[in-house]
Amino acid sequence: MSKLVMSSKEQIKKAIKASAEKCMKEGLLEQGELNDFSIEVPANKDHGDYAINAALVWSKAFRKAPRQIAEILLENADFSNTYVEKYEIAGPGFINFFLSAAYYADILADIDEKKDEYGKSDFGEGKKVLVEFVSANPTGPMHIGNARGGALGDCLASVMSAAGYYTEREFYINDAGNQINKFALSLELRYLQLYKEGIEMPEDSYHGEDIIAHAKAFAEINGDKYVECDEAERRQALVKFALPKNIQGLHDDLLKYRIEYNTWFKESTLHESGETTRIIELLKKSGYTYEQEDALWFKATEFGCDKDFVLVRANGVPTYIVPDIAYHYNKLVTRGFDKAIDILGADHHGYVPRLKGALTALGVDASKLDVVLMQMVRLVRDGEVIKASKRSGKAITLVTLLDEVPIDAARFFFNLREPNSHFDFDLDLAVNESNSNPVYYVQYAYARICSIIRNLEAEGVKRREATKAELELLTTDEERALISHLAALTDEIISAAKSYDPAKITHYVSELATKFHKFYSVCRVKGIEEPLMQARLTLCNDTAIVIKNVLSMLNITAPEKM
RNA sequence: CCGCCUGUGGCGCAGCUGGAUAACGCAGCAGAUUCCGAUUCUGAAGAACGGAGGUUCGAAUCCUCUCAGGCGGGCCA
Repeated sequence: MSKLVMSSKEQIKKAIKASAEKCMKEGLLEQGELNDFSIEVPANKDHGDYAINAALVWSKAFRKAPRQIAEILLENADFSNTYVEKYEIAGPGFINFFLSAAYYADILADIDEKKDEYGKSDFGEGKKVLVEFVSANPTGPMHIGNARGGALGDCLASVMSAAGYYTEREFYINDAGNQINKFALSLELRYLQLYKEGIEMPEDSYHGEDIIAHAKAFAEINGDKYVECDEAERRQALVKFALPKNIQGLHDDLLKYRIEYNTWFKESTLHESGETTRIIELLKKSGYTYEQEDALWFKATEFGCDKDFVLVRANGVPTYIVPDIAYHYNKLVTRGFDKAIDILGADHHGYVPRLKGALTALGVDASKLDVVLMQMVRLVRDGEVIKASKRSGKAITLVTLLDEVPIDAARFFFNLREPNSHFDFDLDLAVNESNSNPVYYVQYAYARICSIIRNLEAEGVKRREATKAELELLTTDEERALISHLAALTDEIISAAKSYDPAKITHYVSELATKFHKFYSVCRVKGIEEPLMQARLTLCNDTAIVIKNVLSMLNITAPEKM
């Protein structure tokens, strides 16, 4: 929390608590246990800058009507040395506080001083957080769900670090297991098709164009050299050829989307290092496994799951969840992250309790793993849903989306809704350059401010540091509302971090743009007396700082001209 | 059958650690803006928050049941 906002709230809380203590001591109020009360920014401006519900919360303890309690509390409270200028009892017993002009002036001075650091806090105390997101199968191009996961994960990671966590981004590459076998088979068949007749692609193979392209490229280099050889050798050669290309492709496409990872973690390294095998041993040792019909099962029901599940198949091959357990063990134990956040599609929700169960069995604190489930995205064009299907190979890929939609819009749009809600991505709206498009609305506000400052400079007016007295001239409703909103940034970031929801940030900045426009339509900056002009210039500039801070957190551009 | 998620004005949604007239955008209606960028602003209209109970001084927010939609429950991942 911004020190200033925090201290202004704390001041009031303290004063009220002190008053309650005093009243009890002097017998003005009965002795009672005092629960914590809340101090909030009321939705309605008429209710002041802050409102507290202490009298409501304490009415039981004091056995008195809330409004009476409020009255007594206020009579005995000392608000000297606070920003409180005025207060009143309202409604059922709220106490509303109105802060002095000095508070508003100090907010602006604070932003001016911190600049691009404004909004950051040490709420997270530097704890180590690993955000894993996208982690698309390297067997083909990324689809639209990955686009949402990408924007969400990347922005969430930024939010976490702004809230004071040490944050890393990670992509988990499933470069082993069944998906890869299927990939190998598909490549093989496509390759053989180039030389033989009558080779069919089975239902469960990859039918995408990209597989055909890989096979052709491979054939151009190697010719029919691998047609007659051993199957395993052929498949291995094909995978060795195509997989790195795919991984590079993922890397490049995500970079285009402005996503950079600290780590690309390969599943295969878990197998090579023996971590997967070790996990099976550790699970066996934990006593939560048993054998049945030649398979090794995990007693998931002991951990609240409704069914046990298989760890190692009867054929001796571990199921997908084993490397996943090993992977998360690696994150939390081997690498010692305090928190692992996974961004997953909602279709994985059944899998989360199993993974957590296994981690618990291994003695890992499973609450360190938080999974953000996001609902599926549907693409909408001309009011019609475009169905995406990976199998048919006709899915809308991340790349096609980004060819059509500006990156800024895509990143903003995917963070417009909380992760856990179904989302229709409106292609027409995203490319629309008008105020119905929220990204443009925000960027426009920023460009407008830059333009004001430019214009004034062209006229020889230099923005300088406004004095406190000048800043206290900002007293209109629109100015106050704008400043209050600027003051709320730090809290908003913390709240977004707590709930893993960057959508709070896009909402915040949209509202900021609205508040700025309202201010702008009422208050002139240019052509007024110099002290007020300097104050308003500071307000404009601080608004620009905040918009820019937020947009850069979302990794969206803040253009000075549009 | 069981589990998770969602259900707020015509549409899209915020609010959901319980609190004061349920916020905002779009569409639609009526206006403003000779002036710092008209991709702007103002006003009116429009919802008792899927439904039914319950807890509470107070519930869109918590509990129970119920309806509707999405997604899961494979020795697939």
